[in-house]
Amino acid sequence: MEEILRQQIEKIVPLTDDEFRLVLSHFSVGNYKKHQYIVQQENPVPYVHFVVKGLLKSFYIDKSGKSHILQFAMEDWWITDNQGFYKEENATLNIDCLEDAQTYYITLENRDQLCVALLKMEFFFLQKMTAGNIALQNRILSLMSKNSEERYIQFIQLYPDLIHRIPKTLIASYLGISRETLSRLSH
Amino acid sequence: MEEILRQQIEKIVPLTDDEFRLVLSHFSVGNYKKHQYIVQQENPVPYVHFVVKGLLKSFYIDKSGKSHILQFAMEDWWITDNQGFYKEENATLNIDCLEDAQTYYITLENRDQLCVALLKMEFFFLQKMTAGNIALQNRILSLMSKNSEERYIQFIQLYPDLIHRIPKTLIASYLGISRETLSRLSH
DNA sequence: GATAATTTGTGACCTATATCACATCAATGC
DNA sequence: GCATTGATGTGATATAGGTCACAAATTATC
Repeated sequence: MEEILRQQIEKIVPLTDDEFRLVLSHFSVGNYKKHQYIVQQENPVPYVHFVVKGLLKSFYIDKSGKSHILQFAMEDWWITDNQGFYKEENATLNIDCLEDAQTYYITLENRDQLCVALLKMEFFFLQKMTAGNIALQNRILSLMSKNSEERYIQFIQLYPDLIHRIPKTLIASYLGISRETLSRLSH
Repeated sequence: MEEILRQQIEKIVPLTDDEFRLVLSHFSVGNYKKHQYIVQQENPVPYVHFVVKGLLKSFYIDKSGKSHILQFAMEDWWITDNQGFYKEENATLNIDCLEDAQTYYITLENRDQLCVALLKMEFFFLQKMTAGNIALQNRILSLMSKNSEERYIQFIQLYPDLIHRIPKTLIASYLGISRETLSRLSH
């Protein structure tokens, strides 16, 4: 499982065995069961998680009680409530497991220490954050310029693996459309 | 004008005079006129711009020819086409000036060199990118969970300064609604 | 300061998508 | 293996917001 994390980092910065041991020593391993919450609205957000097994989602519950999915995260993805984690505030999002999951997680303090101890890790996190920004901007443009069907088609193209692991109801919630509308599209 | 850039950086990392001179030496100054484009769809994106004067917007033109505003940038804001700039691809966005503008701009190469020469600048860029991520995620949740009126009210709260500098037509385009709908709301 | 261009408001009408309500079917837990 | 819970499809209806069209008001530009 460590290998998944190592490969993820080495896609951006090469590491010696010693360096990777140093990296790893800043993380902990967590095992979670389907339906388990790892972040809850109104509670602190102590960790960023790197998923090595399973599938999670982060979602926001609006004041009318409707749930909106911000992100899915499967193997090789990072997930947290960014606002809660980086600003050290209570969560506005929830994160729970759609499948049994295993993650490598790290605190903000450990992440900062790791960056000091191994400078290239700061570069790694910057690259990851940049890629995240680009993806988020594209999602905004997609929400503004595409209709339901176009967004659904785009989702299938971007995340073909997810289609078979996630109920349509949740894909609808990610795309910002009702499950009925998605049902009427998908054929 | 340099002072605006210095203060922006020093909100996150303190700088000596020498360090700031080093920072500054990696930037160039650009002056642009109202209606001038600084990034154009299908063209390279050589710079990130830090705005010291004036007002710009970045926008996407969809296949039906409709324009969608991704970002405004006034004094003390950064703007570029992230995808084009960081991936060194041609732009998918346009950026033009809503008012005469002045920016400090930097190439990707110079940014990377600057980070090597002055490590704290990498930390600065990481913090900025993180803050950007949080803002983008909130915008996505806003698009998914709020109606037109709520989004408009939120915009006024977030950017009270912009309301008086930007025509409603453009605010509508930023909020993802038609100008007619915004007109009917705003009173 | 006159002319052109842009912005704004508003009516009439249209449409994509939401909502509500059931029925069926599949998965999951004990 | 049965009972509960969740997923999916589909009809009927409602509605927020889009589109088109025009006029008035405001702002740029030479």
